[in-house]
Amino acid sequence: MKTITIKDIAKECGVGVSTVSRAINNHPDISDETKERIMKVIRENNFTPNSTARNLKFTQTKTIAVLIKGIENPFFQKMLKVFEEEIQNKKYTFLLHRVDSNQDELEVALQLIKERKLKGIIFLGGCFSHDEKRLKQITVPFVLSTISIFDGVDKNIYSSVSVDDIKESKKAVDCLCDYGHEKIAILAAQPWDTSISGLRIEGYKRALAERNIPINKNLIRYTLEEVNAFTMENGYKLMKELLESEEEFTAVYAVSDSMVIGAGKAILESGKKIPEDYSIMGFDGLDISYYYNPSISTIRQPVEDMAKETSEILFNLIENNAYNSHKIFEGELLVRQSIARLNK
Amino acid sequence: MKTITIKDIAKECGVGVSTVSRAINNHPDISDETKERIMKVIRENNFTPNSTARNLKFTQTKTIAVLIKGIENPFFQKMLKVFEEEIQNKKYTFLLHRVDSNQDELEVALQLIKERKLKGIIFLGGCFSHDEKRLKQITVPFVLSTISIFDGVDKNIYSSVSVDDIKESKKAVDCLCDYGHEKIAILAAQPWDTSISGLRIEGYKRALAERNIPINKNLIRYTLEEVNAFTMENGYKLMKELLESEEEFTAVYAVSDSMVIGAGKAILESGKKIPEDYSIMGFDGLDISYYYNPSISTIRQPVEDMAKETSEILFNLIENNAYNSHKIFEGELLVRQSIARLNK
DNA sequence: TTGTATGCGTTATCAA
DNA sequence: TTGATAACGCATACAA
Repeated sequence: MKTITIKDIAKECGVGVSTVSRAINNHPDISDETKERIMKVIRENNFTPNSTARNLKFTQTKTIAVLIKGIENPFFQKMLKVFEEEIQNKKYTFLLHRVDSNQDELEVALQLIKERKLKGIIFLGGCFSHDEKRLKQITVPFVLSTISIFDGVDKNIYSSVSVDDIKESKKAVDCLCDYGHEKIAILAAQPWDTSISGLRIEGYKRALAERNIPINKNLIRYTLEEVNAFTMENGYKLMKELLESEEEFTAVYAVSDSMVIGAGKAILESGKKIPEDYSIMGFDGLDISYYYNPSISTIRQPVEDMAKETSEILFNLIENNAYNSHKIFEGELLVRQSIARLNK
Repeated sequence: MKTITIKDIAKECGVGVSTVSRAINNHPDISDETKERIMKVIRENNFTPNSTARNLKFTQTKTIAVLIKGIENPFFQKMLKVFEEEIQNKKYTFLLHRVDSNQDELEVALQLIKERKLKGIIFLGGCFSHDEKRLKQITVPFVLSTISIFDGVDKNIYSSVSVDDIKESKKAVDCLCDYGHEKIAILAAQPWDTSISGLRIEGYKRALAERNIPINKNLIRYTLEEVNAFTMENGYKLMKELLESEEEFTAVYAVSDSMVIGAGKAILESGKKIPEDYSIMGFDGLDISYYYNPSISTIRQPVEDMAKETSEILFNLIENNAYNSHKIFEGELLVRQSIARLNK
């Protein structure tokens, strides 16, 4: 089956190729009559312009890449859905690209920009700690979504959408403290993760510091190297170790809902109860945190809104030449069954 | 910043463009010496060939599309990850395309094939009930993954990877029956879903029939139109209705783990216990089914293997011109805490 | 082994 | 309002 081209259409209509092109692209310089005639033939022949050739002309392709680290993280799922929708709606091509946890997302991005002539990039997940110089290499608009970045980097060279991880994290720990807990364990990612995990630990520390609760290093449980941190499995393992360590604690806070669900399993398996023996608190606000038994207290991030904002900012950057902007969303503390007041 | 092309490299090396092209593509007709020289310049200039132009030459692009209905279904997540990996490994481009539940996936596929000159397609999810004629319109290799299709369609025109939904479903219900349950409710998708949901209902019916347990239509709970069937939320709603209907039952089987988790929530909220008051059983074998409390009995589908097989079949079709093939995987019944023996 | 010229399917420029 | 023609960046047949 020979693929049908714009030339064939032109021949069939007895017009030049440029006229056909004009018809397709709604150019003004064409009479309604010929346009109608051409469109009819196009429909009849079921012709679709070859987007590859198109893109070659445009030098820039209308594609937006989502670079995602930790594609298995359910937290990203809803966001992905929104991105896909928005990008499809805008008639752009959606390019999903997974980047390995040990890969440098900037390298990948640079490569992709050149190879695919991207219009924009959304970075999702990963520990984003690149300096200004490297960030500047990225020549197309990009948005860091739900990624916090260090201060010290010029805010004008990138856009971001996130929650204030330190603040929200402090909220979570504050809540536990308000319930009377002082010996609070925290399940975190690797020590070198200064992004999400690091910031949330910082929030944890600040909450405790504010109440003059000394920080017990043994209660800060880091994930081992090479392990996928934000998973139920990892939460389960970390919790198991903690329980076996015989370090005393009354509450567990994990830097993600997935982790805390794993942790919950470990607790229940050990014969202890939630929240009677241990209170648990997560972060993210996945649907499952509500459906879990007991339902899990957490900080809900407004993912859909955040994803929408992300693509909005990106399209503003791309189409309206807007300035880089930063949107911080408010998290919502959801107090549910998983925490109990501590009677001393 | 002018984008650098193969021409620039050629000029810089003092050779012709074709020589550069040969160097890039590992052609035999080139001396190692010049090749080295060219590659060096390429590295220095940080040059990447424009894949758009490349694709235009090839007429066919090396891209594989994954058409997915119900992208929010966590069941697909692990598969997506595998696909993305495999496709990236094979140096193909991975094109993820969501299709709305009311969209016709074949239409979308046809469109995409022409527009993007696809090499192959993976269909994921959705109710696949197209007839032979329409299936034949798809001119590139494709694999239906975890989608069951009617008999009556010529097996030679498509490939598929799945479990035997009827058989596995029967396994699940058999298990409940073995535990003494007879009044077993089933939470299903819409009545018109003759694919996954329909087949699993069939398995349910066969299990009951084999034991001469009459089928109570009131215990078959269908999802309302327009609702996303395979979600926790939907399972929750369906279960709530069932509980309020005062229809008697002792066990609930849902056609997906997500649904059964929602159902579990509804049960617990009503003050009943699992498995003391109601036994519950899911399907899919999501990680969460293990971590849930109580852990949920389910039929585990070997998703990773299935995804790998899917891409293997597809690449065989594409690269080795293999015949269409069909792989049926065995599900694994996981009996966990969520079911109890019924003492009459 | 290398270089030149042509074409892939479009869009854009220019002249008609 | 149209049509011929030159790009876009690359690969390749063919000539050298």
